[in-house]
Amino acid sequence: MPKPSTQPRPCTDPDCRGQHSPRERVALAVSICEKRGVQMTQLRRRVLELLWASGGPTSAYELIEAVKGRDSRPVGPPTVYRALHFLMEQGLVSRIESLNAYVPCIHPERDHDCLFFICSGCRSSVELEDSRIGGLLAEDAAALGFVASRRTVEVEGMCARCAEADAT
Amino acid sequence: MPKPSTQPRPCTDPDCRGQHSPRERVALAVSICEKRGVQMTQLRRRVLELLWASGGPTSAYELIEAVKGRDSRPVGPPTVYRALHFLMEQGLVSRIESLNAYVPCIHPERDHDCLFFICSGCRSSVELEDSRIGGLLAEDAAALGFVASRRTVEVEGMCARCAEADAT
DNA sequence: ATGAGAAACGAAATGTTATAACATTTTTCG
DNA sequence: CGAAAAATGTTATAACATTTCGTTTCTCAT
Repeated sequence: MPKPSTQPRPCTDPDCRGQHSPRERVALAVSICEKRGVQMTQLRRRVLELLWASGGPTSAYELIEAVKGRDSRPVGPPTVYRALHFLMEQGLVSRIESLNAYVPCIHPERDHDCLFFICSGCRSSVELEDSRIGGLLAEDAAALGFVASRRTVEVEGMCARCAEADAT
Repeated sequence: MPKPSTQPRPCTDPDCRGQHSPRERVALAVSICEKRGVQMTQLRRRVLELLWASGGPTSAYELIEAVKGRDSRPVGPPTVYRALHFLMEQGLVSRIESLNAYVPCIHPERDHDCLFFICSGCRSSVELEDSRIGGLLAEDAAALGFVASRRTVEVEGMCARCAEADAT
């Protein structure tokens, strides 16, 4: 499974305050955890750093290997899965269901209606916010009397770059 | 993992022509395949019947067991996965990504913008159509130059029934 | 009808993703 | 400090899915 080297995308949020480098992203996550009184431990931070460094959706087992390699530290699957669960709880990481893979969240400081556009060509993903979709889903849920807790919205296809390359 | 015994839901499509029993659903699927010149084999039909009979999202391995039990026929995972891939290609079955499970499609005859409401309480799912969401996703995709091929929209939470039971 | 090619299926092994269960270490806080 | 809670380590296994290759069945032009 080749991994493309896509850097974090330009922020699509007009109110974005410019924390764009991986280092800044992680620093922001740390400060969020402090504010919330939860522990951003070494391991959790390592996993988040690796996700930001990875540049694309990353599988849990790739993360396991990466943590091992970097720290020559013993890590089993549960160790990394626990870190991922924590990071997801805190809204710092999202799971892409259709890839069984994980990505760092662009805007952990806000509650997000995230949707992902996933390219089959280069395995990259783009995170977008579109509150209108959340609104419609809430409306449909209400019509069913359904109490929603988590939304998964993923679109698979070809990114502009790959679609063009494909057409050539 | 206990499986609730939910029967197929009332159809939400105003133009629905009333094929509502599992037998009719399968018959419709067969006629669709004939029309398209693709083969609805015994095995594929068996799998589809089992999905309709199941009443809820069903894992591939549950289907494997079910095919074995019913026909006392040897089936390995690839056999059932192939049937599922075929049925998905034909739009007769959908995969629910967040459950790693499969459900039969309510409206295989139409192109669908399906969304699923998945109850954490009783593991049931409800399929809905909402073309507005497809529209918004198409709009967002266009803005990115993204060529979409498949959409996954899943909402997890509690169905009306389970939410009420929970509140009690 | 029949034989070549395509499509589907059977079977074994293996790959990938995720959790259970329990022991140990680290952190927190009175 | 010392007890309780939180986090992590370790082993094993569960759950989900695919690869590979050989065989059977179906389709369709001749």
